[in-house]
Amino acid sequence: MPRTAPPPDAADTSLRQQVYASLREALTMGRFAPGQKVTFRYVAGVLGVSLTPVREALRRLVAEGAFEMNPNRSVRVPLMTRDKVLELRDIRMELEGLAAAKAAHAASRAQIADIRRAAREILAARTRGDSATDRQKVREFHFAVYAAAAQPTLLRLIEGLWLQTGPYMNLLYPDFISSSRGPAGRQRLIDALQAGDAATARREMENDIRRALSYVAGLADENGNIAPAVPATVGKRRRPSTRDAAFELQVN
Amino acid sequence: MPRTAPPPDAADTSLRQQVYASLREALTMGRFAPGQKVTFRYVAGVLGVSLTPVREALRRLVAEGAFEMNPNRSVRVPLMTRDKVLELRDIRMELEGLAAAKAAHAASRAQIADIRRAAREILAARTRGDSATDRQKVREFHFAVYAAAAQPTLLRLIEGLWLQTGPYMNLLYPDFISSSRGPAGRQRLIDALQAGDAATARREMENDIRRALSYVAGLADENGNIAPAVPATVGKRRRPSTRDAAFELQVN
DNA sequence: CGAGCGGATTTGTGATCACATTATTTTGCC
DNA sequence: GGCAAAATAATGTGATCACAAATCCGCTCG
Repeated sequence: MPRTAPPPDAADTSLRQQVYASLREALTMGRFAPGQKVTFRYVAGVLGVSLTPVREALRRLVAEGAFEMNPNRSVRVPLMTRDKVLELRDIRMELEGLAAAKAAHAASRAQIADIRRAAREILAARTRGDSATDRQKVREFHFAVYAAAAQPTLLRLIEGLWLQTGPYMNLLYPDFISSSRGPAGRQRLIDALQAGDAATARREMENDIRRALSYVAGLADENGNIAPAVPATVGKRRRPSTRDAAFELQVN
Repeated sequence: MPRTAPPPDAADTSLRQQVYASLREALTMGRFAPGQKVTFRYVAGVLGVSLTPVREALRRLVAEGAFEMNPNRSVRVPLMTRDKVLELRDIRMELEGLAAAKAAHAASRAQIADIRRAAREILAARTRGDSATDRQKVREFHFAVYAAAAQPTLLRLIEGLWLQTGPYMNLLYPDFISSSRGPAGRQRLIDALQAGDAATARREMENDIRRALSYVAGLADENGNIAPAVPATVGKRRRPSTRDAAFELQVN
């Protein structure tokens, strides 16, 4: 309620946007357990806002597929299945491959430098065994490429897809990573971007996504379900209290 | 996966959903003039509901790119530019090409019959010179193919893209249509679906989209702007009254 | 005449309330 | 003691109100 005067020229400072960003961040960081129920009043209580902005933020996330809503009425973090991973894999190969191809034509020198730096930081984190930073830098690397493509609608679509696969990307660590030949692929991608070789850039990006998500799909059990990235503490039937800190949010 | 036809939101009777559907329908049918300002209270007044469901529906449409919101605060129907059309063209070629390829592997006999019927109805409408029905049937044809692909996330993404290009598809009539070799392409697509030839199905779908949207992009003026599908009655500066019937909406 | 200024109106945002529906717990009967 | 039915709590939905920022409009001054 007490809302100090917002900075004149800042970005979107609405509570709705802040709630949206908080939930998105929590999802990306895996602070929600897949299958976890999320109530409007709970989020509103944790963030200290009323139901109104929470409703709008959650509704949007449901529309984007980041949460799902049962016909009765409860918002949940979606559970992942092999079929969903394979569908997302194929879509992401198309769109992120397209973005890489566009980036090969449009990337500036400074943007390629950003991409190269991110690639170095991935290696640095990986040699330290720091998989949290590793994951973060992999994300930065990819989005540095997509930013260079300069296609706003395409970028928005890709962000939505990452929001759905993101929480399960933890599953790639550490087994998959250790067996990965990632560095060579990323180097070929960077070389292709610099040379303006769109076909190679696309192919390298597609291969990267195919390998990662095919691996995740292979983790499904006999029913096609995939275990959560961070196994939820669902031992028995814990009654979630209002202060259940399944995720930490702040509106800053 | 036995994924026949699960109605995801079939039984959603909420006002929010009805407002969303109404606005979506109005956009698809070109009842909004590109650039037109749309206020929450106006929509609420026309539909006879309060601001709450209107806000959530419009917010979602803004997130999907069907409307756009200025940093100040006014919701508008986006204006189309050559760059946007070309971006949408390339994205749609990827995603709808992918859907056609998937459909070639998954389409049932009944689904192919639906697709074939839609193709016949396009020709029937076209020989009658009935471009309204023509457009509707083209849409049905495409979405019959995408439904056969049985990829729910992919379908949702494609629907969002059609929402952005849809209002401008009127521009294809009648000049583009009369010079089109559409029937042959659709027939080859159907043959490929029946034969399970994914590569050909994809190629035919890509060609269809490339030709249509390249044509629309070519209609841009020297500034890259593309005229609205239905030229708005913006002679001078008409002050929109509360009952201004720029679009007709009803909540069922 | 035209540009700047100030008040009035418009408009999106967030909070709060009321309500219907669903979920959960308690009660009552055999 | 087990199970169904009633009572209670939880939860999403929609309407309404208050408010601040943005827009609009008429006025005055140069």
